[in-house]
Amino acid sequence: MAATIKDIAKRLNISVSTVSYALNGGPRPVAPELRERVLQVAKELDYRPNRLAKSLITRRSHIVGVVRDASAHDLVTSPYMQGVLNGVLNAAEEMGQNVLVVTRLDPHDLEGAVDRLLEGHVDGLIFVATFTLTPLYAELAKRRFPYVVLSGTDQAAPSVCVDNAGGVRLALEHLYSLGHRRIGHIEGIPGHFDGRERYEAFRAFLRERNLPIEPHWVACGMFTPFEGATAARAILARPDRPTALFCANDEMAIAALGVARDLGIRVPEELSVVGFDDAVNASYCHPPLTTVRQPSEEMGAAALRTLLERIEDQSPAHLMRFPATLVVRSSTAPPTKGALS
Amino acid sequence: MAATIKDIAKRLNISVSTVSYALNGGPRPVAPELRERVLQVAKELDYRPNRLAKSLITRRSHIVGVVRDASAHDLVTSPYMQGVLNGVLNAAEEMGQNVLVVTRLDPHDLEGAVDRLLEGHVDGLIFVATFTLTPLYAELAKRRFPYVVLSGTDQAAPSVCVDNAGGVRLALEHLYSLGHRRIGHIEGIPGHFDGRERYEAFRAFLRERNLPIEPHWVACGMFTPFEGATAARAILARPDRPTALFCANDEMAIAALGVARDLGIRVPEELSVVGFDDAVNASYCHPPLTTVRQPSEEMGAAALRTLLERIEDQSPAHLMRFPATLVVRSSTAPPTKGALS
DNA sequence: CTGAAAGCGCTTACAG
DNA sequence: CTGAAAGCGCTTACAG
Repeated sequence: MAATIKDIAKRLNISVSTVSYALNGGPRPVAPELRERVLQVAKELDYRPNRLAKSLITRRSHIVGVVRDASAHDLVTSPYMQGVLNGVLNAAEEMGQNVLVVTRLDPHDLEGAVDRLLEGHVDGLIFVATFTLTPLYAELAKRRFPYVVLSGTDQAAPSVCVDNAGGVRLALEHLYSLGHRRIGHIEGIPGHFDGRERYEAFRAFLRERNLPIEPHWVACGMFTPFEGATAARAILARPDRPTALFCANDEMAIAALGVARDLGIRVPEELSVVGFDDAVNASYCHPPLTTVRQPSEEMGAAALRTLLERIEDQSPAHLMRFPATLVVRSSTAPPTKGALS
Repeated sequence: MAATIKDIAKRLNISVSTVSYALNGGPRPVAPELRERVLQVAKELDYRPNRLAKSLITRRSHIVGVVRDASAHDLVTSPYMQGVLNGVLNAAEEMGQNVLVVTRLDPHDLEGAVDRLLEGHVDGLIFVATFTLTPLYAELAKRRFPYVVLSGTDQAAPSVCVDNAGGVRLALEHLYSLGHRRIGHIEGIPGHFDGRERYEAFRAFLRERNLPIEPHWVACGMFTPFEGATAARAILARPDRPTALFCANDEMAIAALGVARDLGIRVPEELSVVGFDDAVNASYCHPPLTTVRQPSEEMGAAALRTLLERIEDQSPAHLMRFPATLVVRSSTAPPTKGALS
């Protein structure tokens, strides 16, 4: 059907090796005039290299996999995942790589998971915001299969994540310096690296400043708007509610804004809210959200580039921490006493 | 390095063909006892089939490509794309297919685009919400390469889209029956199928009801929150603004809600707003958005299944229109006179 | 039920 | 500078 190098060779009465070298422009020299003719015939025949055959020999498919585990029903619900994916995709295009998406990986079915991951022709994998998949990583490491962990860490592989502790500190310092002493927290997914680190940083800060850690000022919102709203209601419906709320991502923070409005709590006058991510929505919600920015696109791009290095030359495991920055908008202000309308 | 069927054959002193048939459980019968031993040795050697080699022979990679053109700087900014992608991924997993993502396709570089699309080992392609890529489609059709068009139509290929005309009619009937006669529109991307169809359906409805089509009540928001907000400001800042606004997607509608708030225009008392998509945000914004629901996940899944049929047996080109439904929430109400505070 | 062999479309030593 | 040949890891007619 489709033309192969054999067809070109036959047509020109030359060997396939010469065709191959001519087409690839090396590494063996080919008489320029001959090369021209090869290219000419290739075009005539609408020749298109079969990369499968090439990959079989070179052992490189130039496809990398992006992996999401089953904890996320959707691949890209969150703005954070959007940023990461865009970063990966951009970098991949730049580096001439293709991106294969593997989603809904079942972390409990180790063998099945390994099979699925290794069957996609991929040269390497990027795990994004998954539960800690240590046994799975171990299996891959045993086979010396290249992978990198994004928003997580692994002993055996390069890992990239944001400076959660620093980011949380920025957010809480901001609230503290505004005068807040009653600070609540809506937690992400406890089993996820970011959720855990942010939660722990929150507790560490309160302890450090000798602020009260009220159990009923902390609730788990699982990084989703729906559960975030439930968590916010649980915290804000109480008479002794906090004056400020730090949320582990923007989606939950925006949901909290909605809950506050429903409860007639004015933001920022009666309640300050801080998010995490700096999603697009954060500047479009009402009031515009003060949040901790994490460079998700850069992180995605870094993960891809690191993976490529890892594939090329087995570059060593290391951790890349990206700095977080505070973006102050209008959802935070000094607490006002007795404003509980 | 990794074990191959040769290694297994050698170890058992049998032929590779027998190993192959044993591993695949057919189509040639293999003595059950022998088969067991093959499987046993395969496990011992941590054998893993090289699907590249298999694909080379069977001419099926079981990878399908999802294509987005360069008009979208991000792959998955919109809730609509999230839905579609999730639908594709779900169906792909169900059908044992892998999904490769091709983004930022340059529609002006026809040859480059074709090269990129055909080089990813993919069995077929799904084009999602792209500009009309007729010449590109023609090239693929010429090569009998399977593809389907999502949110668009093509003569030569299966296409899936939503019933835009019906959906818009639902939205506008709703506004009309509430008493609105001054209706504006924030347009999507004019070069996109959905943007165009919704715009045309809007005009058709107004003509049909003999309503005024005021040029300054229509503005283009390009399906984005940012440009949507600009468009909303242009329309709403005028003294003779409309009493209702139909927006071609939810993101622009939510942006319009923000603009209305900034301008001190109360929704729905002084302005009714309707969106399109029924994104997650539509129920979390304020007020919750009345919108036209399109079943984006089902559409994505349908596109994948149709593509697979097309790959299998060259099933004929046809158009699948999915129904749209109206979801009434709180952003619409009868117009009230003289409420221009 | 099993083996020996051809072949998928390439790349790349080995010879000249 | 070029050709003839081996081989990547499989599948699948062709023989028995």
